[in-house]
Amino acid sequence: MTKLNPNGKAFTELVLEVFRLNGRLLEAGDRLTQPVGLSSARWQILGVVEHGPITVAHVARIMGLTRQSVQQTANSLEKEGLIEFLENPHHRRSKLMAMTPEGRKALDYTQEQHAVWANKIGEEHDLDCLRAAVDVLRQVSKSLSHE
Amino acid sequence: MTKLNPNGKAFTELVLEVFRLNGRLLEAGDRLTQPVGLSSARWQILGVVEHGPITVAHVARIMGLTRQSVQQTANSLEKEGLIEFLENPHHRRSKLMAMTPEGRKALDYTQEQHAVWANKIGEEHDLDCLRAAVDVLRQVSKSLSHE
DNA sequence: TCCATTATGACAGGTTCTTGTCAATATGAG
DNA sequence: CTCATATTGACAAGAACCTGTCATAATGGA
Repeated sequence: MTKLNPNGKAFTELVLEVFRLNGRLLEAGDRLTQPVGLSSARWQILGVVEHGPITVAHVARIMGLTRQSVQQTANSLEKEGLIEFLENPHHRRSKLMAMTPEGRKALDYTQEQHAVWANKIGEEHDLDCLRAAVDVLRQVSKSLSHE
Repeated sequence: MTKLNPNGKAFTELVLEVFRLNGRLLEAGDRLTQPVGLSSARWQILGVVEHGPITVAHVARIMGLTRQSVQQTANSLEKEGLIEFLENPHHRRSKLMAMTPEGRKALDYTQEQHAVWANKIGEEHDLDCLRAAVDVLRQVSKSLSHE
């Protein structure tokens, strides 16, 4: 029977905290976005599309999700007029997602709400500690990506 | 238009990293548990039940999930014989989840796999950094719980 | 050019978690 | 004891992810 060593134990605690925090963050995100008919998932995609027309598959790669998952959300965003699919000169089937004025408006609202919220929560914590934690999470993420 | 200050920006980056890491961890957990018919979600519940008979609602509170979500998973675990519902002397409707020998066997396997994996990943990172990150995540979680 | 490989969207089906509702069961104040 | 309130399990519906499969479209080597 293998036992957890100190590092293994600390990593395990990190895992549990990530799960718990993830839940709380999704909840907060949904609350932030709900007034304009968004949600955490839809907001994240809109936040990528904001930087310029991009394909579904590309967004999936950036966000670490599956193509199909992003496709579903994208289709739903299009149906509600928050994004539109533009012809892609480089690929006939793979259309480019682009923001519509309505999408822009919804995202503007959400980003404003987010900034207020993030500043408030951020100020409750030490800047260096926050940054150090981000670094650790990035390193761990990297560890997991090529295991 | 409110702008993100340094703390707000650092917190936002933390949020994005938590989302990304959460995905990777679920993936790893599913891989670990799949050989014995478990999954990340089922494993987590079994891991709580391991410490003694406990009600569905209590587990939900511990894990930060909804009652209904835990209930569904618990019902499915019972159907497959990994847990059983014992009569609760303190509450007629709220039965106590308890591990069966089969549940014990599945959990033993998974915990062994987990220990090997967690030790391996843990050793790729500095112990103090891991612990500091856990602390930050706990603090942030706490910030969010009473906002 | 031809063809194997890869990338993509569409579709089907499944898991996990969510919200909302309901009836049954504690619990506690008066 | 009584009754409002809180807790609980069951059930339904939906969101957001997943895997697998398929046909179509792009790509790159022979």
